[in-house]
Formats: sequence, C-alpha cells, structure tokens
Amino acid sequence: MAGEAKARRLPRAVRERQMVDAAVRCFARSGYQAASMDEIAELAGVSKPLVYLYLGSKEELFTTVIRREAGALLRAVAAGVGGDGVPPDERLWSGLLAFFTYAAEHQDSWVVLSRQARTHGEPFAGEAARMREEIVGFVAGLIGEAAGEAEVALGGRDVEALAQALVGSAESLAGWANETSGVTAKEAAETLMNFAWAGLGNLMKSERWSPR
Amino acid sequence: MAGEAKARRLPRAVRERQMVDAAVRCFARSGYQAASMDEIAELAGVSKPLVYLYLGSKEELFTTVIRREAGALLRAVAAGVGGDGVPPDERLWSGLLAFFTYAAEHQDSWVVLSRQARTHGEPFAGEAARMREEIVGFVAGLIGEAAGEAEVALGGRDVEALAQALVGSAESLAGWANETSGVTAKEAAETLMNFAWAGLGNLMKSERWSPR
Amino acid sequence: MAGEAKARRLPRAVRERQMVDAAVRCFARSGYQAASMDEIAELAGVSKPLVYLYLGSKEELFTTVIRREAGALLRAVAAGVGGDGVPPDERLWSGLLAFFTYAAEHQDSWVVLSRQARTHGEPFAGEAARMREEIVGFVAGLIGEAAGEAEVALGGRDVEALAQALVGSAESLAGWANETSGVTAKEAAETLMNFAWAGLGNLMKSERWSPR
Amino acid sequence: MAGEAKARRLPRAVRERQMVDAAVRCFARSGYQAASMDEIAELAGVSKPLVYLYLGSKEELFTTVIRREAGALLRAVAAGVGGDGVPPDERLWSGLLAFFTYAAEHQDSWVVLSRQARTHGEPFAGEAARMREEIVGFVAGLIGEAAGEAEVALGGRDVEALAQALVGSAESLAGWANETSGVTAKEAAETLMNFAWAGLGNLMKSERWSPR
DNA sequence: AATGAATGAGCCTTCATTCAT
DNA sequence: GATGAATGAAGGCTCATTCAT
Repeated sequence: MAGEAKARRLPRAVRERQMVDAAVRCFARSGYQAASMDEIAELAGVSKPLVYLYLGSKEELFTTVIRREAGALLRAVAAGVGGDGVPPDERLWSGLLAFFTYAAEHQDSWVVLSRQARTHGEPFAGEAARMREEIVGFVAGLIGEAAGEAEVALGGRDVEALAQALVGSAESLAGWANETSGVTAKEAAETLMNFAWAGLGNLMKSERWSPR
Repeated sequence: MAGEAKARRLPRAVRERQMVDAAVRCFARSGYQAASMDEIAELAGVSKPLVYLYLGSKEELFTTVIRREAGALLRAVAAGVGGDGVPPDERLWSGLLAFFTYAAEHQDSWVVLSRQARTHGEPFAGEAARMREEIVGFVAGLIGEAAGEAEVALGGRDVEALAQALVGSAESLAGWANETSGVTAKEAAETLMNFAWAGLGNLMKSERWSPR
Repeated sequence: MAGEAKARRLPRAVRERQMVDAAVRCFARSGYQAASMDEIAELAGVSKPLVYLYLGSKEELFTTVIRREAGALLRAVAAGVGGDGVPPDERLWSGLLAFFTYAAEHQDSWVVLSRQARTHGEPFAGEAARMREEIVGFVAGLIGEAAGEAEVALGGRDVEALAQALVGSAESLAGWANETSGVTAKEAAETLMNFAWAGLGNLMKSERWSPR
Repeated sequence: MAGEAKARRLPRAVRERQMVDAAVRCFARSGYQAASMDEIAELAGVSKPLVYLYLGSKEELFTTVIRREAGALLRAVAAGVGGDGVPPDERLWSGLLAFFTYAAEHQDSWVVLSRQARTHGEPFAGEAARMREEIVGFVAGLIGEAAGEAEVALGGRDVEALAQALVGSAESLAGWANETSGVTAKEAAETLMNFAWAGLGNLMKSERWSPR
C-alpha cells in the first residue's frame, strides 16, 4: 500500500520551495514567456493546480522568484561588503568576491536576475531595478566614502555614474566568467579591482583624463 | 485632401523598411515573445500577410532586426574608433562617444540589442553575441595597443577580461543615461574614460591592487 | 431534468473514443484537409485543446483514425476468411461477405480507408497501403491455394495481379452498393463470386483468354 | 532590348494550355487542397493574376482540369472499344488496352481522375462520377450484348453490378501497374481479360457460383 | 493535501483572391 | 497581355487558468 517512491503529502513550506526552485531553473533556461507552467509543475514533481494553489499565478510566481533570489543575492553581497571600520577598498574587494561567488554558484538565479527579470517588463523590471539600485547604493556608498577620505569633491551624480559603471562591469564579468571555463570568482574580482579601483584611485588624486 | 492620405502600393523596399522599423519598436517595448505580428503589422500600416510575404516568419523577422541594428551600431562604433595613427586613448574616447550617441539616439535599437536579443535564446543570442564580441574585440585591440606602447605585459585573457569589464560598464552607463534625464552622451563617455582609462593607466605602470 | 444533460468529466478513454469517432465522420465527409479540428471537436462535444491534449495533432489524429479503422476492417475480414480446413472458394465467399458487411455498416470508416487515406499523401497513404496489402495477401493466398489444388502453375506475379483485380472489384462494388439503395452485402458478394470465382475457375482449367 | 529567354505575349489558348497542364501536375502530386495557386502559376511560368484572369478560380480550374482529362480518357477508351460489327470480347479487349495505355502514359491525369477528383466532394466528385458512369456504360453495353448473343437473361442490375466490378478491377490494376515496374499495359489487359471474361464466359453458360 | 479533466483566448501562419498599373 | 502589391478570412496549435473530486 505504501512504498510509492514519490514523497506525497509534504508540508506546504517544503512543497513551495520545490516549486520555486523549479521555477528558477525553468525561467533561467527558457525565459519568462517560454517557460510553461506545465514544465515547472513537472520539474517540481507536483500537479499544476497545486502550483496555482500555492503560488497564485505565473506572474506572481515569477515575482516570488525574483524577490527570493534578489534577497539571497543582496544578503550575500551585504555580508561581503561588511560594516564600518574597514577601509572602502577592502570592503569593495570582499563585496565583489561575494558577488562573483554568488553568480558562479547560483547561475540560474543570476540569469533570472540579470536577464529575464529585466527584460520582461513590469512588474518584474521594477522588482529587479529595486535590487540593482541597492547594489549600486552599496557601491556608491563606498565610492563616496573613499572620496571623503581622500578629500576629493565628487558630485552625487558623479558618484552615481561611477557606481553604475562599476556595477555594469561586474555584471559583464560575471556573465563572461560563467561562460568561460577556468575563470574563478577570485580572478574576476581581482580583474575588476585592478580595472576599477586603480582607476578610481587616480580619480582620487584628481588625475583626470580629458578629451583632446 | 492631401495630409495623411495613407500611402498605398509602395515599392517593396520601402514597405520592408517600414515593417522592420515597426518591428524594432515592438520588440524593444514588448520583447520577442510578447510582441505580436498583428501589433507589428498594424504599426507598420500593413496587413499581416504582407509581413510574412516580405519578412518570412517571426523568427526571421527578429533575426533581420537584430542583424540590421547590429550592423548600424557596429558601423557607428567602428567609425568612432577610427583607424591607426591615433593614440589608443583618443580612439577609445571617440568610440565611446559614438557608442553613447548611438544608444541615446536609437534607444529602441539599443534595447533590442542589449536586452531582447540576448534574452530570448538561440538563434538570437548567438547573433547578438557575435556583435558584442566585435565590440569587445575593438576594445581589446585598444587595450592591447596601449599595453604595447607602455611596454607592459598583459596576458590575452587579462586583456579579454578588461575589455569585458569596460564594455559592461559602457552598457550599464548607456542604460542609466537613457533612463536618467539630463545625462548626455558626452558626459557618459567622460565618466567612463575617467573610470576606466585612468584605471588602465595605473595598470600600465604595473601598479596593481591586490587583496589583503 | 434528465435528457441530454451533456455529460462532463468523462474518463479519458471514453473521451478519446468520442473524439476518434467524430474524426472518422468528419474526415469521411470532408477529407483530411477540409475537415477542421474545430469541427471535429464540436462534433465530439469537447473543446479543441482537449483534442490536442489527447490525440496530439491533426496528423496524428488522422493516423490514429486510419490505424483504428484499418484494424477493425482487417479483423472483420480475417474472421470471415477463417482458417485452414475449408475450401478456398468457401473462404473467399465468407471473406467477401464479411468485407461487404463491414463496408455497409461502417460507411464512414470505409470512405476514410478507401478514399481519404489513400489520397492525402504520406504518411497516410502508406498506412492505408499496408492495410490493403494485407487484404490483397489474403486473396492471393486463396488464389494460390486454389491453384495448388487444381495443379495449375501460376506465377507469383500472376497471382498478385489477379488478387489486385479481385480486390479492386470488391472496392468498386462496395462503393456502388453503398450508393445504390437496395443492394445488400450478400448480393454484392454473390455478384463478385460469380464474376471472379467463375473466371478464376476457368483459369484453373487452363482455359485462358487471348486476343484475336 | 529583346532577348529575354522567357517567351511572353503568347496567344491566350497557348497560355491556357500551359496553365491547365501545370494544374494537372500539381493536383496530381499534391491533391486539390494542398496544391496552391502560387505553385500552379509558377509551374506554368506565369503570374497568379493571369491564372485568375483566364481560369476563374481554383474551383473552376480544378473543374476545367477534370473535364479536359476526363474527355481525353473517354475519347481514348471509346476509340478502343470501337463500333459495331466486332464481337464484344474483342471490343472489351481493345477498350481495356486503350484504358491501361492511357493510364500508363498519362499518370498525372489518371491520378487526378481516379483519386483527387473523387475525394474532394462536390462539384468535383459529380464530374468524375459522370465520366466513370460513361465507362461503366461502355462495359455494361458489352456485357449486355454478350448476354444477348448467348441468349442468357441478365437483369439490368446484374449487368450494372458486373460492369462495376469489372471497372473496379481495371482501376485497381491500373494503379498497381503504374506502381509496379515492368508491368505493361498489355499484360494488365491480359490479366483482366483472363480474370473477367473467362468468368463472364462461364456466366454466359449459366454456370453460377453459389454458396455452400 | 492534491489532481485528472477541461477550456477561453490568442497567436503564428497560409492561401485564395483582388486592385492598380 | 500581364503583373507587383496587398489583404480578408480561416485554421492549427499552445497556454494560463479553473472546476470538481
């Protein structure tokens, strides 16, 4: 009578996790539209109505996915950046390391956050933008801090623009590292520190490059 | 009597342009899947069968769009980068300026190339990747050239990684500039030159940042 | 209260039968191309997606129809032809009777097998050809057997040709009987036995017709 | 200025023939529905509107095709059957020979008449039925004549049924001969004469087969 | 807690057919 | 005599979503 391999009647929290895990994978592989609820339910090992019962709708499910993964990424980066009492370059370094590590160890999650969520309109793009802004905020904080220490005057928009540039290069390197065999998170972080911090270091000494 | 007298019976080349223009707009706004052929035909001011007659299928249409827009962007950037006889930092500067100008003046095109094409699987992602690699190649060439002049030894993978970082920051800044009112292409290019070239400048002096 | 209370939520097997039944009717009346899936679904009393869910595609559905009906016809004829120990003319007679009875009682099925399946290209024609070859094989077997008993030498190709002729006349008579009121299966079978067996009988006596 | 390979400005009759020829081929290969007007126009080497200008509509075109080919087949068979003063078996022989020869030499025509026209509903089936009835009429006439000579009483329905059987076996043998390499029209006609006339001969001698 | 059965709505695609030159 | 340009209409297929158990 018993003995069925498939575990049934699991507690709701466990089932939900399975479903959201499956959804992350499917959305990462196929994209929001191409991923079907059938596919997700099958990968989660449950029937489709159960997905609807627990997660609402496809849109709600994707939103749930984005929120959960964004939270995980933010927590990882925040832990890497650490708190006060540490010089900003050290904190940037460990933040980048945490970021590249997350992107490498949770590739589906990273694909969903960096591509799918930003490409499929509202409300997903907004959700992803909110997360990205938090990360840009971290970086902007560090840049502002460093500028303060170096007693260099940087406008808010300048800081914002530099943070956008740094975050963009991190995103690009993360994708490249994930697609290129043999590139570790540490190497990616080192490249970016060399590229960015050294450049920022010059900025701090008011050595600016200018056209002509 | 005159006015918008809905021009009919246009030559094929004109109609095709109208359709591809409409497709660029629709794919940029809605993405590949969400954009409907009805929508595109209506925006182009023709019936759906004509779109199929001239452009084949939705997939072929999207491919055509990507190729056309990628070609335009590449030509713009290549013209900006220019030829030999000019120092690499000058060439990077004018290349970036051309790039940010293109991204600002053809926002739909840029959205299609930077987001939609990369997010909707093969064969589109491959098409977009090919274009991006050309741009990365431009940048890598400039970095390699600069390293040569400064007599600094940089491994191929280092150059590639730095180019990926620089291109990523350009992409990020382009998106930010397009979403943020009052940021011009020139400002974006200046920010990036400060961020990147100054950093690269230090690298050329072998002043590397290292962990701990 | 009772009456045609549109039965809903039927088990899959029942629904599938209803659909295939409806498909037989539609394909017989309109042909493969002209029959629409909407039409079939409506006649089956279900929605179109259910047809696709259970039967796959129009092509698969038509193949399913052909296979099911061919199987039924073959079983009927095989039962009629019977086994050894009975003289070949008796077996031909009861086989023909079974055939004309089937064609009269399942006219849609017969139309699908004899016309639609053979007229709409591969893979349907092949499926129908396979069935027809089995029937031709039955007949060829009987003819060969009779030739053996009569100690007449008939080449394999002669037997095949005679079987083709006999099967063709049966097909023709079946169509004519179905279109002509008052012609029973028994009469059709008698006509054919008179036409064919008597002629074959002469052949057994080596009385061949020859020109001039 | 001149010199274009494609002959243009042909007289209407020639153009029409080209189109109907092309239509015969297309309808034979693809069937009525699957054959497209584009395909036919292209094979005829003209533009689509010209087909409509000359032949009306797809339905009219198919009807034209059936009528033209049916006429050709009937003329061939009628010429074969010949007139009075010749014994009925000789006339059947030469009629069958003419028929098998036509079917072998105009295979597309034969496919259209025997399959496509009969399978695609009204008004085509009626057109094809009319032609077939004429052929059945020829055969019925010969059978009736032979019965008269032999002073055997055959009911009208019996004659009709026998004619249907004979025509069906001819159709079947024609298809088989066309698909089987090495079977000539003469061989097919001989097989059928042996199969049919010998049997009918017995009938003439009032030797009937009966069950049990 | 969980699912088999079922559908409304929409999209891609094709084709016969016509218009204006 | 002949055609490039253009479309209304319809059909195959899929998918998110719900009902009844």
